[in-house]
Amino acid sequence: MPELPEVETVRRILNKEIVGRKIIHIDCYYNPIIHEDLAFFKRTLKNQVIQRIERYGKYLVFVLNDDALIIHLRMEGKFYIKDDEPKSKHEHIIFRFENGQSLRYHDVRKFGTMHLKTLKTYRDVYPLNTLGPEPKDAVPTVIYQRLHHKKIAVKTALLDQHIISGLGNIYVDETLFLSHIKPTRLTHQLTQKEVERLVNSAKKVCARAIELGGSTIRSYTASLGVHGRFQNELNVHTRVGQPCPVCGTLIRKTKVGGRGTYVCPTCQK
DNA sequence: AACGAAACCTGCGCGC
DNA sequence: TGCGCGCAGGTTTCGT
Repeated sequence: MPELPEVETVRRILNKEIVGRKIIHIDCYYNPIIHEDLAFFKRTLKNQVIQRIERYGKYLVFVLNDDALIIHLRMEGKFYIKDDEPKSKHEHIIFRFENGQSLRYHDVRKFGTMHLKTLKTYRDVYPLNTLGPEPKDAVPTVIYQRLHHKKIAVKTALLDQHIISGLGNIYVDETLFLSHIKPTRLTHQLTQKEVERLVNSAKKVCARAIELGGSTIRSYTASLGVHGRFQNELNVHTRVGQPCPVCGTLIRKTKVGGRGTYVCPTCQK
């Protein structure tokens, strides 16, 4: 479920629901999600209070008393807040709070990751120090420079979190559509104007998607914060065979950089 | 430097 | 009903 708008939606809900909670116990049923040694992880987090939740690109950060827990949901990571109930099949990590509630990390494919860093350094070390600016902070001339020195499909570049962070397969397709640029165009031959269109479109798409609580296209299971409505406003993504909302040409599905890619062959040049 | 494929996992829908 | 394949909102790694 997670691109920037979905992660931001989760962040806002967690910020309301679990700030001020003290972690008194952690259960882990699948170790590889946690980057650190499990005993160290549990010992470090125990008795810390959640101060606030931040987000950088697609990463969530639980800011605690002394440390920061940096979480990536990858494809299917979700959070649930529950009372004292037995663990369900795909819950892999349970943070238990003083008030009897617990935060459950649920992930069918087990791709998610958690890194523990100190408060002093977490922004300056892996993984957060590798991220490019997110769309709202991106400066078109800077992005232009980065793209100009590369020769890859523009879709691949927009998916690269080191260049610009937060966009995934849905929002890249929508950004390219709004920019009238086809996904296979090579980065080194994009003009300044086109890159400006890309950055502005990405900002617009993300802002609107956040307003609507993100998109829910595949996993329609009720989860924390994810009953988004932006899927109703998608122009191309998932719309194969349907008419382009601008020109009526049928939307095509192709493959770019190994990813399913939706495009209007008339609007995007 | 750039590309594709594979890796990490599970579940679903499809054709046979 | 069962099996095999391809697909899925992500990222890293490895070979060419």
